[in-house]
Amino acid sequence: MPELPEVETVRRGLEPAMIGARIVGLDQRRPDLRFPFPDRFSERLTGREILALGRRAKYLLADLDDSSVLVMHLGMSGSFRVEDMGAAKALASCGAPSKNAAHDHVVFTLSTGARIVYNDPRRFGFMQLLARHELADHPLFRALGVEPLGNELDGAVLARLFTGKTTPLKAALLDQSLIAGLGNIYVCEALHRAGLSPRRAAGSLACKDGRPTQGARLLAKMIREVLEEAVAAGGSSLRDHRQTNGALGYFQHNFRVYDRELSPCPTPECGGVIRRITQSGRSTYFCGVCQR
DNA sequence: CCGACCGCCTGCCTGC
DNA sequence: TGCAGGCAGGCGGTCG
Repeated sequence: MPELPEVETVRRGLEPAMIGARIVGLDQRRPDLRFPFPDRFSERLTGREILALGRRAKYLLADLDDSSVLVMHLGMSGSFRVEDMGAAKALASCGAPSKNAAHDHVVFTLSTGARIVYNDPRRFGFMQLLARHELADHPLFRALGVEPLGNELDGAVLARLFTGKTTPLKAALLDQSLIAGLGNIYVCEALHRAGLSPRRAAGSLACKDGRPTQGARLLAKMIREVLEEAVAAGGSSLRDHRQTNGALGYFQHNFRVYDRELSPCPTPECGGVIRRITQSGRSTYFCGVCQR
C-alpha cells in the first residue's frame, strides 16, 4: 500500500488513539519482519507513554517518554488497525473483511483499552527503537531527501537536485535521497499532471540562465498537488489497504494513469492512450502524446 | 556515477 | 479444479 499519502493517513488515524496513552502490553508474535525486531523490544516499550506521532517520508515516528523513538515502516503490505471493544463489534457488524490474523505480527495494548494491531502479509515492513538524538544521523534517515509536503519543495529545489543527472525522471523521483516519500503510483501521477515524460533525463529540468525551468516548477507544483489531494482522500486503497478505522481511501478513483494501461488519456483534447513500460524493473504508466 | 537486476515474502490474478 | 507464472504500493544490495 503505502506511499507518503497512505502513511500520512495511517498517522492521522493512529494519532488520536495513541497520543497520551501508555503502552501497557506488547505482543510481538515473531522474531522479525524484514529485519529482526530490536532486542528486548517488548520490555523496552512496555510502560512507555506516547507523546507524539510524526512522519518522515514513509516512516512513522512515535515519540516516547524516555527520549526514544519507535520507528515504523510499512513496507509494501503493512497496515495498522485500531481496535477497542466498540469498534471491533462495529467493524464486524458492518461486514468489513477481517484481515488474516496469521499476519497480525505486533499488538500494542494501550492504557485506554485500545489495541493497535500491525498486520503485514509480505513482512517487508520493520520496526526500530532509537534514541531521539541518534535519529538524524541514523542510516535510515541520514540520506533522506526533501519532504515533498513541507515548504521545502519548489521548482528551484527540484532543478538543483536534478542538475547534471542523466537518469530518467521516473528513477530520479523514486530516489528517496532526492525527494523522500514518493513511490511508483504518485511518481506516475505527478509526471502525467506535469506533462513530462518519465523517460526524459532529470537533468533537462535543471536551471537555465540561473532560473528553474518551467518544467521543474510545474513538476514541483504537481508533486505537491497530487500528494495533497491523495491525503485529503484518505490515500489510495489497492487490494485490501484500509485506513486504521477500516474505511477505504478513495484516491485510486482519481488515478489518471496508474494501472490504466490502454485507457484513453484523461488530458482534454489529448487523444492519447495510456501505455505501460518497465523502468528499473517497475511498471511506469504514462501517455506518450501529452507527456514530453 | 548509472542502470539493470535480484532478493526479501505472500497473495491474487491470469491462462493453460 | 489445480498449478505455474507473472505481478504488486519498498528498499537495499550486487554487478557490469
